[in-house]
Amino acid sequence: MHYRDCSCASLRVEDIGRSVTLSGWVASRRDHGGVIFIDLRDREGMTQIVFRPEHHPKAASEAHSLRSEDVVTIHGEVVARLEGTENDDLLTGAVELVAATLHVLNRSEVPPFPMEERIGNEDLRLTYRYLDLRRPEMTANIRLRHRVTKIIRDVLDEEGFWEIETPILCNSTPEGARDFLVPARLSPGKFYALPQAPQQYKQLLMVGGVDRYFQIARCFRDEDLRADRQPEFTQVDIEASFISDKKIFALIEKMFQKVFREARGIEIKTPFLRMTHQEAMNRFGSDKPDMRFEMELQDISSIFSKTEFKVFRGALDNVGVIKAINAKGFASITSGQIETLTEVAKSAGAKGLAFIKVENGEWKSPIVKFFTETEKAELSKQLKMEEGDLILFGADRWETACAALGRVRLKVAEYQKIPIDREELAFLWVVDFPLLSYCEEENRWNAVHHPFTRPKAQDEELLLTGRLGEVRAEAYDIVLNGVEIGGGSLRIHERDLQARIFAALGINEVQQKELFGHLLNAFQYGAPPHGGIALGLDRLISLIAYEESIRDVIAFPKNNRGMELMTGSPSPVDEKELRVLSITSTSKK
RNA sequence: GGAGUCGUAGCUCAAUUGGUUAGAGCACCGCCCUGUCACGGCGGGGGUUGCGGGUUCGAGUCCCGUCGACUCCGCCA
Repeated sequence: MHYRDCSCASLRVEDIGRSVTLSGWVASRRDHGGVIFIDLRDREGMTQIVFRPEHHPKAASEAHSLRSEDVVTIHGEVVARLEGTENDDLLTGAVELVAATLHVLNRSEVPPFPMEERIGNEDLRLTYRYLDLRRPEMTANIRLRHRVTKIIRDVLDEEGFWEIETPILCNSTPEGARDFLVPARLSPGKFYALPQAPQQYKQLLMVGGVDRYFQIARCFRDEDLRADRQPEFTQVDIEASFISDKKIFALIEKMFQKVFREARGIEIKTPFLRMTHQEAMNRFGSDKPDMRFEMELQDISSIFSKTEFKVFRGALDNVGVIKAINAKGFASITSGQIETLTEVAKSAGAKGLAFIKVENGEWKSPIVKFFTETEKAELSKQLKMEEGDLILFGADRWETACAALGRVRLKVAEYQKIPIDREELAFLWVVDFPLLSYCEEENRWNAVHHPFTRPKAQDEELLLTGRLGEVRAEAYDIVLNGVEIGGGSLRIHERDLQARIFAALGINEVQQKELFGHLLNAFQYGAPPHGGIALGLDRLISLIAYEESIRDVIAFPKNNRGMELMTGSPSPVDEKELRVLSITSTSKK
């Protein structure tokens, strides 16, 4: 059987007169009783097929029975469309194929949802993912993903990086996210873990003299899901020896330049903006600020240095700050929205959310009665307050005030529907992250990035003197439009320094040897300085594809509860299987 | 673990203050139709209003519970 000579998007005016065979799916049928039109679709596009009873009666009579999503092979002659019936919406719209023979390869049941439109019922889409993938929108996403991955591979290859696979079955570590575990049949009672990231392996590759490594790596984290989080996801994992952060930035910028040029035809400007973590928090209240709009956090502590207003006074006396944002033109906010914003602020640790609406030349607010005339004047000046503005306040410890207003800022932008150019790409490097953060609940220090991150040389003394919270790391994130799309760091390559960091994290010597002995040993045999970065490929593709959810750029994603609805995984297994693995289930079903 | 939104025909959605037999478009089935491209015309079938309970003369609508999906918080070195 000869299936086809070309795709359903190929035929042009130049092909007129050719005898051609096409295969594909019936996208729509327009049966006029006599002449019948079929739109034949494959992943590349559509071609209009014409059945003419007066020329090919057998094919035409068979065509009456065609239905949506039947798979057919059609042989015929390429002809110019009748004058005035060309279709500019189709690449092939100048021509059509006059069917001489029709082979129905496989009939389709009536599809559970139409292929043409954007469909809301995601459950249904995921259950019939093989049909969902036929929708041109999804086809485009999957193709885009291939293109982007290919470009990334090419760029890294040109730059001397080797693609190397690391184990999927590896060790569980207590740090970080919850691991997916795999029982080890050959070692009863022991377990592999699926990698949260190839972190240690890639560092050991550097010790192994590989110099430049990358991997399109599947990573696994057993945590709750989100629109931009799947239990298994893909990272572009990159590591290099004898490299500086600046060189890594330049590499990634070059890569993105090429990705956006070739995948979307956009020239992006490099180098990307760089901002310290401290500045990002201070100005935007986020470690991944969306730079496509302003609404910056202003520090207004000095204006209120002598205030008697309890909330502000309390914050200042507690070594805190008073910060504010001006939501321009949003005095029209509803009381329901104010309430939601207050909840948002509280969820970030704030005690409440004070506000001023500037309406009809008046300041409407429960708190202005506590302000002096001077304070009002200075506030108005610093925040450039005008008729119609909404001012929102945060008074707390610096971290809390910033974080709370940062979240409020995003929610306000959402409410205001601040017009954002779809093409705008606000790239940003956030640098100098803190090395450690204190976890009140666990009463210990945690690594902000991971335990292998290098402290800044100039801050090593703080490490020795125990001012752990002030130590900055050689760590960086790359942010696009307020979404963290990657992060990395320069690593520790000295045994002693690594052991000190482990100790600071509360990992004693015995545990160090047990959990990370291989790494500490490796560092004793001439480990080169090295560093790297990992990019979240799913998030990156979803941004390029203008998709809200990474599920739309993954062929077979899992739903909110980690289930893959098409195959129904995860599923129960036989008691027998468990016994072989030396495990029992404690679940009551 | 918590909060919110949603759940009506295969799909997308409607149904006034609680009020007749729960509607429309698309899809599907039948008939007609020789230049459409979301073809058109005529006719038809299709509903446990997620599920369970309650209030009421009467519930898609109100109340309680429950299940599910999605979004967010926690969590995600």
